[in-house]
Order: sequence, then structure tokens, then C-alpha cells
Amino acid sequence: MGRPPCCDKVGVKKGPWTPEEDIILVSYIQEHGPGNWRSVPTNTGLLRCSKSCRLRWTNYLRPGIKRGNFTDHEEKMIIHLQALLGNRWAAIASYLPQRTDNDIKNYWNTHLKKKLRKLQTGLDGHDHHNSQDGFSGNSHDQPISKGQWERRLQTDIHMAKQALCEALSLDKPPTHDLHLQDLKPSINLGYNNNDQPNTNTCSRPHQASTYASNTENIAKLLESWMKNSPKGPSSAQNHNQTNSKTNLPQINSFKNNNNTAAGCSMSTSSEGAQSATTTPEQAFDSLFSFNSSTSDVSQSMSVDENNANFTAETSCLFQDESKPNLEGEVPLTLLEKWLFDDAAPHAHEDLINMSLENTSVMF
DNA sequence: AACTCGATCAACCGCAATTAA
DNA sequence: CTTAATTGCGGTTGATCGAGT
Repeated sequence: MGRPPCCDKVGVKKGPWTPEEDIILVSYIQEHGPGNWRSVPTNTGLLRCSKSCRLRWTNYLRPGIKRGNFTDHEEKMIIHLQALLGNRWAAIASYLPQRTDNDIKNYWNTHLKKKLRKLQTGLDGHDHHNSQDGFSGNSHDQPISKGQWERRLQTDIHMAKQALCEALSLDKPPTHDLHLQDLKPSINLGYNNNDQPNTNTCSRPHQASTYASNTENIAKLLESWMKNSPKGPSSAQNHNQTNSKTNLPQINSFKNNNNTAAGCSMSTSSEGAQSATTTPEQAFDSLFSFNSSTSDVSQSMSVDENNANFTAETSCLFQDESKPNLEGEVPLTLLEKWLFDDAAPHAHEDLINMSLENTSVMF
């Protein structure tokens, strides 16, 4: 009974992903689409468990992910949503389609908690809730009153209704189009916010991590990889140790070979692992800053136009698969309006009122 | 220069829900 | 219906970095 095991745990690799692995995974998903993670390790030859592959994809490689600094809007939104939903990061992330739940969770834990705590202590001078973090909203650290739950539920329902109407409306483009293409510049894939393309050695607080990206980004990464791969890696492990993070003080060379990742003809076996003189992060930094809303545009636009076909082709794929069935994609439209459309504050009165109501409880 | 410490974030772990046989 | 695999999620960990001393 049941299903066959997804992957044997013997020989499963752990730890940071190497660029080679990323390439393999990305190219595989380009061909087959995300999902069916069980088959990914076996089909790609990756020594990773399906879970790890999925995680890597959703948190890092998936197109449309925005990395780097959170905007004020995003921050505000997270705070409100956290107050509203508690530590349901996946739910919160569904309202911020460019952010992963992991990212939001990290940001909450590292920034917002502190920020709010400061705010709170600034306001009343002491913690009067004694919750473990003082700000994890009301869903975890303190029992939520029935009334609060009901209101929360009502808000959710209301939002879902409205969003459903919007989604069904023929006048408006599908929301996923909005995610990937029509987002306003202020939030649209603002890599390299620091205006320092290709310098990923900035301190973390400023780092506009640019590794994960949209379809074009990945496509271009692959292309760039092929172009700029005269040298080999000292070793994947070495790279693993130094460059798997977003900071890349050292440049590891990768053993090149002559695969055509850009054409997606890369073998799906591990031998298809490709190489470059730069890490993916760097490649993304240099290549994808064109998405930035800042002055990097011209510089990075020149990088690569050969990918047009590839990009166009694959972007369709990714467009569809990018966060397919985003859990909260539908309600997102409301919040997007709220955040992105300065002239539409009323659409979210419920949410705002609710959020403020809840957050006010905290203070 | 060397060390310590706090901050950051990618990745792992474990659990629960879902799904397929 | 039962069982077991798969998927998704939230909490946590550990490696790495920069700042401070």
C-alpha cells in the first residue's frame, strides 16, 4: 500500500546548494515544471532529497522572487498581516508573492520583532504582554479571543470574496501576470538596490541579494554561465563553503564545459552540472540588475540579448508555473491594490482596521 | 592583526495535512 | 477504509559575515 519512497536517504547530500546543483535543478524544472518533487532527484541525478529540491526552488530559484531589502510597504504589510494571521508565514507570503515565507519569517525574526519591540518599549517603557517575543501577534503567544478570530475570519472571507470577483473579472488581467510583469517599479524585482551592481560584497544589511530571480534572470544566468566559463571550480565543495551564501568575497572558478544550458539542452544528469567563472549570485548581480528600478538599467541591459528566444520561451513556462496556485494569490489583489495603488485606500479598510486594531492590542 | 559577538539567512528538522495505492 | 508516501509549513540551527574591541 501507499506509494513508493520518494528517495532513499542514503547518500543524500545536505548543506548549501552549489551553483551546479542549482543549474541542474533549474534546467530540469524548466523542462518539466515544478512539482512531482519525488522524481526530481532521480531524474536529475541530484544527490538531494525531494524536499530539499522543493525548498531550494521555492525559496531561492523560483522566478519572481524578490530579494534584498524590504520596502516600507512590505514591512508594513508584514506587520499587519502578522498581527492578523499570526506566524502563518506561508499565508503572509501569499500576500507578498515576491517574497518567500522563509524570507518573511527571517525578516520578521531578525528585523521586525526587534523593531516592534523597540517601538513598544518606547511607547510604554515595558513589556506588558510577556509573550515570548512580545510581537508574535496574537495567534501563538496568547490565546486569541473568539471575537478576534471571528473578525479575522470575516476579513479573510471578505477579502477572498472581493479577490474572487476581481479574479473572475474579464476586465482585469490575471494576478499572476501582475506578479511577474506588471508590478510597479518600486517593488518590481528591485535587485541591487544599493546601486552597486556586481558587488555583492556589501554588508548584509545592505545586500540586495540577487541570486534568485525571475525567469529571465535564470535564463540569463544559464546563458552567462556558458559564456563566462573558461575556468574550472577549485571544487564544488570549496565553493560550497565560500560562496553559497549571498556574500561572495571570493570568486571561485568553475570547471567549464560546453553545455548549452541556455538552450535547455543540458543533460539532466549530474554531469550536466555547469560552471562559470562567477557564482550564480554574481551572475545574477551582473546580469539582472536591469530589473532594478535604479540606475543600473542601462548597464545591465546590455548583457545579453541573445537570450530573447530562450527567455521568451521559458518565461511563458515560468509565468504559468511561477507560484502556481499561490495559496493566497487571489486575496493578494486586494493588498496589492492597497499597497501599490496609493489612490485606493478604501479597498482595504477592513484589513487595515483589523490590523491596526490587532496591532494596537500589542502596544 | 586577532578575537569576540551579534546579525543575517539558507537550509534542515519535525510535524501535520494531503494524496495515492 | 487503511496505510504510507508526499507535500507544505513553521521552528530552529549553523555557517558566515561585519562591526566592535
